[in-house]
Amino acid sequence: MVNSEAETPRARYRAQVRTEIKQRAWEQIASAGASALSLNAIAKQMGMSGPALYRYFGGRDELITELVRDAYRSLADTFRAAAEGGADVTALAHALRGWALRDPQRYFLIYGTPVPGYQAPDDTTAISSEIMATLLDACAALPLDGPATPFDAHLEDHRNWADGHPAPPAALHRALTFWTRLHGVLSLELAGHFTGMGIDPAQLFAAELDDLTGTPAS
Amino acid sequence: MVNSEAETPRARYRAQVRTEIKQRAWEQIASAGASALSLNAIAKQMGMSGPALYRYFGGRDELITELVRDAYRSLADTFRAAAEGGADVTALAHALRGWALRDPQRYFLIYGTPVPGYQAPDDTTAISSEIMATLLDACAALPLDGPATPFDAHLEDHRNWADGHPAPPAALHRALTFWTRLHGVLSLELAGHFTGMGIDPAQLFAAELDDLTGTPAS
DNA sequence: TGTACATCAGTGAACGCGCGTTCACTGATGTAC
DNA sequence: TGTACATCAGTGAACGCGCGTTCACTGATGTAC
Repeated sequence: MVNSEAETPRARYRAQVRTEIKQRAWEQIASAGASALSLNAIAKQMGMSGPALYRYFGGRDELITELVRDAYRSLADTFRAAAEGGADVTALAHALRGWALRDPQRYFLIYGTPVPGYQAPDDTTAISSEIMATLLDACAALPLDGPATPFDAHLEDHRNWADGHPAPPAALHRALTFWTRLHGVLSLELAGHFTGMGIDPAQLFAAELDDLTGTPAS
Repeated sequence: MVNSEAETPRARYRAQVRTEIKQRAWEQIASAGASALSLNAIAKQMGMSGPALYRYFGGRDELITELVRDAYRSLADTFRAAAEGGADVTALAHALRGWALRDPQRYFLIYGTPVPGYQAPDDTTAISSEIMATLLDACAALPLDGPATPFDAHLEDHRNWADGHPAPPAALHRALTFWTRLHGVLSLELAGHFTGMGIDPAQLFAAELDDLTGTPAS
């Protein structure tokens, strides 16, 4: 038995095919939505027969689950990269928007319409809190003014989601509003709800971001 | 020819069956998502054969289109009702949240993941601006402080979406942020992204609303 | 009131399709001595 | 280096399913004289 830990040619090939399958899956999702994802169609596109894919994935559900996982991972990595060299909420905001615009259907796979039956794999919650941790770091570094609100008190009681992060309640609050406000603009933008009006979503996004960071408007 | 304008028993029956079909469609959407909507399944549920539904709808697409239209109409009516007797943003906000929580999948049919190919029927944009008009009325009645932002200037240039509404740019801005911020909380809440954390979405929603109306936090 | 006709709801069979998934099998690639 | 064996990628046929949609038809309901 050679190459027990190193990558054997077979493992190499295997990983390659798995990657291509996922890539085709993303293309298919991008062009027709996640509900239209079909194993047979992917196989045909790759010049293989349908059952061949079962060498690489347990089935359709397993493939989707892995795509969801990859999407979370991708966002977490993007966030982490943006936070390198100083935790800056502005950088995080632009990273988030860029990530979302780069592949709207990937965004929607995580933050879009939930399928009533399906629930995300367990480890995605871990990645979620990794993302939140990055965001909290950036919010803790922000000058936090204003009086404490009733919601801050509620956050003080339910700060377990922050996973031991030492940020004060005001920072938790800021992180949450950062999250919901930017998602508000993004989800409406990506769903095309601004195209009817002549409004530039980028400017609306920027305005919301300015409001969050307390940038003087001028 | 009797009953040319009044409702004949046949028309009455017809409307009744149409209503039941749509009702079943909503139940199906609620339990398995919009992509799982099936004409045959609806027919079976009603004790009819599949082709019978073609007496009432041109096909699956036409049915979905009508559901989308109804969803818009329903929100517009809810909004209008909430605005009766004084245009109050707080009332509108609670109406929006109540409407969304009452049937999440109906919410997502409008504001959720867009299907790449599909585009909403034309008249929905008219209903959309009806909704926006109601919101603008309420925002115009709000005391608007704060300096003008660069985004306000952009809005001054692109105020055609407001459809001739005389509200000042600051009110347009307020209406948009009202819209995006509340949708931000709502869409994440309905998609279940707060269930992992112990946070109460209602309180977060209330906090965002307070911030929008300028309610002193105490 | 009765009869001839038109309208329309609903059926059942059929078409063609693509789906996910299983199974037994072939051939190539790698491993062990 | 050569031979025997094990592993594994991929095929092709098949299963059962449900889908949207069409078509010719039956039967009931309404309309006109």
